[in-house]
Amino acid sequence: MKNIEKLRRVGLRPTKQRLIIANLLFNGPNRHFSAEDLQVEIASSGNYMSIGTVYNCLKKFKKCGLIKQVEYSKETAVFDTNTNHHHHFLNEETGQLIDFESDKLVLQNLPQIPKGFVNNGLEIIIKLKKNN
Amino acid sequence: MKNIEKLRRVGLRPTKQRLIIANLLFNGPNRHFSAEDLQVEIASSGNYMSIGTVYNCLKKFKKCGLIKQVEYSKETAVFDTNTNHHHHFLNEETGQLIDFESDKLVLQNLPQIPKGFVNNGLEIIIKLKKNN
DNA sequence: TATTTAGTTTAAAATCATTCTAAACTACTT
DNA sequence: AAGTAGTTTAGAATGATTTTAAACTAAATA
Repeated sequence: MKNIEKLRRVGLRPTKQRLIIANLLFNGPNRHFSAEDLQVEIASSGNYMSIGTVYNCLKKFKKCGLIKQVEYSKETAVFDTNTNHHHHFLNEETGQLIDFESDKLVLQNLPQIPKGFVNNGLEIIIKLKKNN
Repeated sequence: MKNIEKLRRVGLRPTKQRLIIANLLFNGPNRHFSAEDLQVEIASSGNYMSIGTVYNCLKKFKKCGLIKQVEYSKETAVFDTNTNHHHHFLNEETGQLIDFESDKLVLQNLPQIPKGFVNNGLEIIIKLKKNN
């Protein structure tokens, strides 16, 4: 599917800037990245975009379900092109994230959900440390 | 155990400010809080402390294992007096956290840890939504 | 196609949590 | 009692993100 279609399908105007970002994000394997990472990459691809636009675009992409935001990064917002349900390994030393799939995982004896609420998503993070 | 002992035992000088905070944090049930929450509470208890000192103190308490920092809050640092291994429910609407214990939980078919690393802690977050 | 309009991009300023600075202070040691 | 190493403080600095308001552009309308 062409990215211009992908944007229209979620109700976003396919502007020049959004297409530049969509082409970088959606034409390769899944990845984790920050707004600043992306701005640098945009520059390397021969384009320019203000950091405000990068943030605006990522916020819209997120709202429309084209990307997710990873929750475990206090300093910097980290986004993820993998929108399927999955979990993460986190190398705390470097901040590097690695996806792992949730489909084989078995969870038993989950706690009772507090009264008045429903489970709206369970996420696991496994912190990694170098061995030795 | 008196808080003055508690501080000495982890190698922290029991200053007036650290004792004020220790008395607020460690003489009641476990709780989640931000630096600003705590500063307000210090004020309500009839004391004053600069926000820098609150941050310094929490950082030291954390380093010495007296408190933990919760990882899922992008905007504001959230601390937790519960230093046992446990997991959290998160009300995404309000940011409210509720602990749940990890001892009864059963996890099977965990993914293989990436080569060169070891598991350094697994954390679960269950996001909650009001069931209208 | 020309015009309108509603949404988008931009640079720069603003915001906000957190950290830093360096001077004054204090707990502990001698 | 004096020294010193660690602590507290106000205020400045930092850095990620958001806001502002003016210029621009995609899509809708005439």
